Amino acid sequence: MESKQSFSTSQVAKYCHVTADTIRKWAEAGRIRVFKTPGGHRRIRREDLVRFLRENSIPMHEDLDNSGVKILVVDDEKAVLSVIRRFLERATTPFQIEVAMDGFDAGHQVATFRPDIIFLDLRLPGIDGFEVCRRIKTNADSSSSHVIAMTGYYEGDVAQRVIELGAVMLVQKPFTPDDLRRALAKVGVEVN
Amino acid sequence: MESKQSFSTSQVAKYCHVTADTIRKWAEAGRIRVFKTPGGHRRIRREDLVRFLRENSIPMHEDLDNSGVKILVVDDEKAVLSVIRRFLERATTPFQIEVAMDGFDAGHQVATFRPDIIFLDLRLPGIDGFEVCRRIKTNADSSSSHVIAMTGYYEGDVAQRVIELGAVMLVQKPFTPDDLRRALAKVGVEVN
DNA sequence: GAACAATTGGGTAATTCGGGTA
DNA sequence: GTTGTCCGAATTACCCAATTGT
Repeated sequence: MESKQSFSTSQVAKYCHVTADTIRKWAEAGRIRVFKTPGGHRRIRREDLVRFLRENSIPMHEDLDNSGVKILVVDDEKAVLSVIRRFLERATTPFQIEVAMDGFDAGHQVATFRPDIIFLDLRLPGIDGFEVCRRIKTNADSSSSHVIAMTGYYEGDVAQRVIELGAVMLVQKPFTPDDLRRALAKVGVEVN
Repeated sequence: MESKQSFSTSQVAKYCHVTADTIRKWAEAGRIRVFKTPGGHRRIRREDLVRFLRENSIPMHEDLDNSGVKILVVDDEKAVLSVIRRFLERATTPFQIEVAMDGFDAGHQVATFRPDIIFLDLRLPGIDGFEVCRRIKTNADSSSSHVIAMTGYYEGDVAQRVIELGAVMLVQKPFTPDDLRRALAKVGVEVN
């Protein structure tokens, strides 16, 4: 059973804590994406509303996204996954976690799972991590995902390069729970 | 998997993000083209619905988009792409073609482009073509795609293995237009 | 023919629009 | 500069018993 997939201005207004007229103005100003019925009434797709709320740090109502923070780990080491998973299980924030062990899987998961946060190993066989990062941040459908790059060994300007491509930061493996805490704090996820 | 040719008011209502009553009013006002069953129930032809959505800039659901056979080529050789493209341009069937040059791209395209036919090179750097084939045919969202495997050199049981994993057939590179014709004929696309 | 969901028509209520202003 | 409010007009949603589709 699918729930509603589009909303009128007044429904969106409730989620945004403003009046319907203000949603109208936002639409006119191009701040939120809408389309119109032939009669001129505006409709906002669920997906566009969710992105709008996220981009503007407006608290998400459960009706729209009750699934918690979605996290994708792109790495072929199971150890990395279990460290991250164990760490998250102590968090108060609900979350969903998925893994991709190769490039095909990573591309597939980014498109279908639409993670909020992506832990991306830069040195996976057959994957150019920098290029993958660039594509995630370039593609409009995934650009709002936060990329946390991971690398196994130190190399001069890796951190700088990957941040220029849109990653939030680079964490060095092996990482401690505190490294994870700091990384997640940067994207707004607090773990106690 | 033939899809519907015409829709009732409430089905159209979903695509338009309004209620069935509104579709009724639109039909009465002549805004959308309909015909009636002998008993008076309205029916909207797929073609008329698609045009209506287009004219009113209402987002198109992919169930409706019938703009030809969708073909994805997974290969890093541009030559392969251009051979296939040139061949298809002689076909009467309309088509759309996309390319993926690595695993990430392939996974992403399979999920978002949802191709009808996938030409899959089995020996791409960093991709296990057999495994990719298996996943495409295993995943419910992509299992209806027809996979045509490609390989650059002959090896004993490659054809048999990949067909067991769900591929329609294996074509040997370099291939002739006739090889392509035979492969496409196997998945119901006729090229004159 | 019987069951059951969907659709119809016609009427009314609620929402949304645009533009202008506080 | 942003948001809330007001207006008449247009659009869309809701309701009913009767008919049609499957």
